[in-house]
Amino acid sequence: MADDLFKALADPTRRIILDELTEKSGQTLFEICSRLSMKHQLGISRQGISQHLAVLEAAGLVETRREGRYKFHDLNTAPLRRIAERWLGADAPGPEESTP
Amino acid sequence: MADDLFKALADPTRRIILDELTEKSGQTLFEICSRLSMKHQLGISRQGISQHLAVLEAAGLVETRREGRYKFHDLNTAPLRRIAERWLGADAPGPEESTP
DNA sequence: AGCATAGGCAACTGTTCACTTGCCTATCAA
DNA sequence: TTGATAGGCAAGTGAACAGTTGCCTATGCT
Repeated sequence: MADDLFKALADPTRRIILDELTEKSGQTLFEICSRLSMKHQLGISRQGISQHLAVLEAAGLVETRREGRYKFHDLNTAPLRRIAERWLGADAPGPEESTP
Repeated sequence: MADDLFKALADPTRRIILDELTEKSGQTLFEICSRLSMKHQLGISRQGISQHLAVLEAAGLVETRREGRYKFHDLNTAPLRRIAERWLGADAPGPEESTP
């Protein structure tokens, strides 16, 4: 479970994908492809990126929704907060309810 | 640079080593070896663990100091804070200077 | 000195992983 | 229906990685 998360983060291409989804959420596969090739000069095939997205989704870092023939990819930062919690103590960042 | 960090975190054995160093800082190689074998039933050779520690040190997660024939390993959580900063925004935890 | 302890270096092995290529399915527009 | 767009499945390849084994150095104790 945590294994999927850390292995997903281990690849530099996947981290760039997370960067792109941070900048603009809800991108399709082809949109991500062209961004990686344009902005980052990554010569990677569409299937390669598709596999990366699958890994990110298995790690819970990316969630997808289908609409017609499009599949949109959204970032989910929740698993990232747990990393900080593990070794930095309980003072991890996050959307903590404001104590009323 | 960030690559070393994430690759260091990608291995479950190394994450357990970080756990052990969180619990007790300043352990020697043999101390870590016996802990992994006792508490976690990890049948790993001493050299295997030594190599893991080298990876963690290259990532900046572990710092070492020699005293006589002993080499003590200390945890450094600073690199971990940067992970949170990258995708969670600037609201990462850490020893930020209080703006005066 | 002699021996045990603590650690390091280097080559070898099996597995995992990133990436490609080739083909297939599904949705939409003409 | 035909064609184009968006995506998926599966096998194969080369490189990176975890782990082992064998030997070597250095410090400390008696």
